[in-house]
Amino acid sequence: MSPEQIRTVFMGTPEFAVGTLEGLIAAGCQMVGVYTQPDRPKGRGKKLAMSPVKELALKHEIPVFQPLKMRDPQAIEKLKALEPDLIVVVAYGQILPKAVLDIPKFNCINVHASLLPKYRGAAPINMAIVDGETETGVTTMLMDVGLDTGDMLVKRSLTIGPNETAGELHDRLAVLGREVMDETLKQLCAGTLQAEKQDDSLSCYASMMKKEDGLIDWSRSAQQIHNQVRGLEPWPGAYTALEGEALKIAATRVDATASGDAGCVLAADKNGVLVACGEGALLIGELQLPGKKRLPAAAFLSGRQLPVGTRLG
RNA sequence: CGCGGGAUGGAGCAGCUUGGUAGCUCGUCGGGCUCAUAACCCGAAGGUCGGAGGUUCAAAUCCUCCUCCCGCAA
Repeated sequence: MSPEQIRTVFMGTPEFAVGTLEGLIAAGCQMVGVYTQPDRPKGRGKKLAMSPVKELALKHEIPVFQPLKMRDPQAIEKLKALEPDLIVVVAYGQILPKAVLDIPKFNCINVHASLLPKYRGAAPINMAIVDGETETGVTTMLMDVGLDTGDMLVKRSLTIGPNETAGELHDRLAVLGREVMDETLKQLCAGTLQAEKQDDSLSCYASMMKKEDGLIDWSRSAQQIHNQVRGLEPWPGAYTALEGEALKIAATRVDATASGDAGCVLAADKNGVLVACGEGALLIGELQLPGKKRLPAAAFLSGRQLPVGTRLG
């Protein structure tokens, strides 16, 4: 069997899903439809914006569907009418009911940005870094009614750098995701695809990131805070308080040798702002005040002093 | 029409409320000190105050419009 014979529906929304869709198109799949979240008011000015996946689909003249709820019987009928053999789902943003999962004869295959069964759920990339993991990856699976609980197909891993941010890792995993889906498709066509059950006892969940997850508790260790900062970069971002204002911080490094009163500035110069943590200290390379641009420490300090002893948080 | 902040020598900021010779920290350049330096001392250059109108004897400062940037919110 060749990809050209597979009537394929793609479901995805954000940038992360774009590469995988490109891969399916490049592989020659017969793309009969792309599902993505409805256009929503976005950004400053609340202008209506289409998803990255929709933009790509339009460019390739693939029919786009944007049902509000995939549970809606009408939406399901429409999908059935496309007679898909395979549905590939990447960060679509909606839970698919069983009635949808049962439609394609080759099942619904999901590309998930973690080494399942670890980090099921919405924010696997962020959580892996926040937890200080040194390895993560991408897994494809046969979807079932559970949240990322389906049988695993193809899995590939990569090493997380000690200072890597979620944004950087996201981009690398998006590339890897495309590769893993390519491989999955190849095996599907060759008939060699094998499904492996997830060991539920090893599973954990990464729920959606919230703004509040960025609030820094300086009594934690420098390494923990460092993981939090890079795990939430670029969104939602980690922040603390400076004289009543929110202060976003980024580009941190751990200094295990320094120590002091948690939350107090130990030094502030062109190298960065060194802040004492519960254990060790954190060197902050970039800071940003509300309404201001994000600045390297040296530039920030030119316009705003941070005397030794200043308390953050 | 979602709410809000901002645009001032190369960088980051102050000055605007109460119009009237443009200031701070840093960088740059020259000189000095020093074994030496990203340190210290002395000196210098560099701005039509985002753009266009308006009010005024006089606008960075007040009014109107425009462009661009950012925070919140999603």
